[in-house]
Amino acid sequence: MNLKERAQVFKALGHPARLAMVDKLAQGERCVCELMRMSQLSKFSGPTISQHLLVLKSAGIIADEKRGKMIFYRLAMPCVSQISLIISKFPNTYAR
Amino acid sequence: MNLKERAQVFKALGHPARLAMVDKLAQGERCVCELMRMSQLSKFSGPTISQHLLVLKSAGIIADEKRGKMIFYRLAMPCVSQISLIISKFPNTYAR
DNA sequence: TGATTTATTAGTTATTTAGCTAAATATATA
DNA sequence: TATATATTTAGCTAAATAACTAATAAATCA
Repeated sequence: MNLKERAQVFKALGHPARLAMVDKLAQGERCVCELMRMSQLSKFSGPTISQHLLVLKSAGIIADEKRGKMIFYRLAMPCVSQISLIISKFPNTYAR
Repeated sequence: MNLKERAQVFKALGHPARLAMVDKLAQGERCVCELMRMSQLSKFSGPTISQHLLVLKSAGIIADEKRGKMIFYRLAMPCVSQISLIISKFPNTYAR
């Protein structure tokens, strides 16, 4: 990925609600309604959640699939969960 | 780091100019004037560069030190260069 | 001291982002 | 077919961001 594409990925990760979504999707695919019930996200309206999902999708971080009346999202860029973990451990990234 | 702090780090990385700065600083400390001469950054004015450096510093990604009339910046969060590399290699992060 | 260099701060403006409510779409169920 | 459920799209507003120019600050040099 070039500089601009990488920046777009980081920009998409640069909001607590979106980062919480990515952390959740690292555990496996989830429908929108399930994401909306998360404590970090339940304070936002449906349209707001939907818009954040679109930002992540536009950056190529997640992908969606419709099954029945639900839409399921999953990580399309699994390395972002690795990255989120590395940052979460700072300043003890390499510590034990 | 908690969710909000992590999001701030990613947000700071979410601009091509700032990401280029971080990539450069991964090679070692640089003065502002040297950063300004980089091809990716030379199109921006001094104040704009200065403001971007402040965003990175506020997120804890870089630190500065004054020596003589120059100010030198360095990575204060070395794992961000690791992270930038991981993303740059996508979609072949684990390939070979 | 006065001029030059290096970098930041202040102030302004255009654009983007983030949130909301209301309306629309699509699927499933009664 | 009508209704309920799940999600998105449209349209709006307030706040944040990114860029610029002009002014300021601090260190060095003539």
